[in-house]
Amino acid sequence: MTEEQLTPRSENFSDWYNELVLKAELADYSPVRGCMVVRPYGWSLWENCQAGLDRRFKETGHSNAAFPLLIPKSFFEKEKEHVEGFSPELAVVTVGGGEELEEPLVVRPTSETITGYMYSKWVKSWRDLPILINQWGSVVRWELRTKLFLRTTEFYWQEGHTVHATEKEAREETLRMLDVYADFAINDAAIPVIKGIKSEAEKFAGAVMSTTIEAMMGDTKALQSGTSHFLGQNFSRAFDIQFSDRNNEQQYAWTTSWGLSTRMVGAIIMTHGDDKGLILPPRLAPIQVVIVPIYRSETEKSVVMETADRIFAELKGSGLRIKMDDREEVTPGFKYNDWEMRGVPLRMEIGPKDVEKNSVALARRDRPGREGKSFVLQANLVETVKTTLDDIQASLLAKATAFRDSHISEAKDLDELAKAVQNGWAYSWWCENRECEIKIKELTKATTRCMPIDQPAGSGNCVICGKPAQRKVLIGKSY
RNA sequence: CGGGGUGUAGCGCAGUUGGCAGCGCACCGCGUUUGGGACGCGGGGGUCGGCGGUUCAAGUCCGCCCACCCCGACCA
Repeated sequence: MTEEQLTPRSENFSDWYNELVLKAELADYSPVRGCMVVRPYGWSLWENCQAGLDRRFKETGHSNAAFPLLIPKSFFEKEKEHVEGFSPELAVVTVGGGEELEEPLVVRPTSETITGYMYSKWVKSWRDLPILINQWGSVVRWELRTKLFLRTTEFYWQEGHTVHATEKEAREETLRMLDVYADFAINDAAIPVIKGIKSEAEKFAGAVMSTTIEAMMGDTKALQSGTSHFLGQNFSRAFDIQFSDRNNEQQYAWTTSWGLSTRMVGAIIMTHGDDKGLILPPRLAPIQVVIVPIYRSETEKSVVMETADRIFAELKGSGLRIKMDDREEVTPGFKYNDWEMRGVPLRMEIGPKDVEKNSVALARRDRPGREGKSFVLQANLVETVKTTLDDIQASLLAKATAFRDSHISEAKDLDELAKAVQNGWAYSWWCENRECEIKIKELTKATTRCMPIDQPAGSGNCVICGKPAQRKVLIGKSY
């Protein structure tokens, strides 16, 4: 039950976020440092994310499987950059069944090593390829600074691990899955994302190339919301994934991996939420429509409930995710605030006047107050509701896109860069040298987010050193 | 892992010079209410973050530890 107001976003975005996650009952802190408990409402939201992604994975030919949680520690020493990247954040099991283990086991921080090991067993011939496997699960990374959904020690995600006969195929797969993520983010989560390539410094430990979808949160910080990596032959050489090609010659395979986590739930909160609470995109909302019946006397109650029950059944039958809030112990006004906190896209009020006029009152979560309220006839209600939900979905995307675009500015020199980063993201030419990237961070505290895949024509001069640059980069403070 | 802050009922907080642990909301019961966070009456709930020390006496003083938050170094 929620009754208090949130810290306004403008006052302290971080407090607003933390309070909202708790009050909307999405998640709670666990007794273990850095871990979270995802509560039913939050998990339901994640399940809807899973459904949207899983459908797309299947459509692009992937199958789900499960690999073990525990991985021999020695596996992590086989790929040099992978070890260096992940060693500091590994949780290691050294005792099992009361006995010191001969070889310590790592709680997976990601599964490239175990899939690499298994794939080397499974791949013998070009006919065995491609392998297109996804896994839904959780991983553990010993994080120093945690935040619910955005960075926790254990987090839930999916990780795809694929093997291909050629570099071209593997690179195509990398970008295909990046497209899948972008499509999901934009169309289901109503989060506008920019597809791009990570700098050498920002890429995944062990990857040849990392791609990302970057989203701008309500405080203009960037959130890396999903990544797809081209791993080249790094892991196939480390784990000996070889096959005989059509000419009977031994070849190392080409692999990819891609992941999207419960961080997406954080992205949804921070992209759409307002001072009254969560605003969920209709396609992912656990509850799309909540009915609040209104009555005074028992007589009114029976009349109102008859209509409310009928409408509930009608909408539910049409496939909508709908909830009847028939609590007796709280007033309608309380319920309005309660469901607004929880971000339900559409509220339907049904009272004696509505029964009389064959109407209902609809209140859109994305438009506060009177502006979002309308009175519609009960006839064709399913269609009215579905149209309204579609409109809310589109409005959320449009609003987030406009916000993002108004907080990205071109920056040609350091002064402009500093200003741009104050206001959001900078979009600048960059020579792609590490020294300039380090300077960007030292001088602005912002980092390169990605080099967008959609690049303008031509070339320019690096925002830092002024030397010729082939690509533009997005720079911003990030989570 | 460094710097700062906060830990007292489910939540938000007060607690003076060391002297009976409180307030608001929430919760439970009964009644009246119900179109934007209802009201009355009655009630329950506490190792004061933990451990140790000083003291006749510690929420309060001292030491150590833990958790969480904010700011920095690393990351989905």
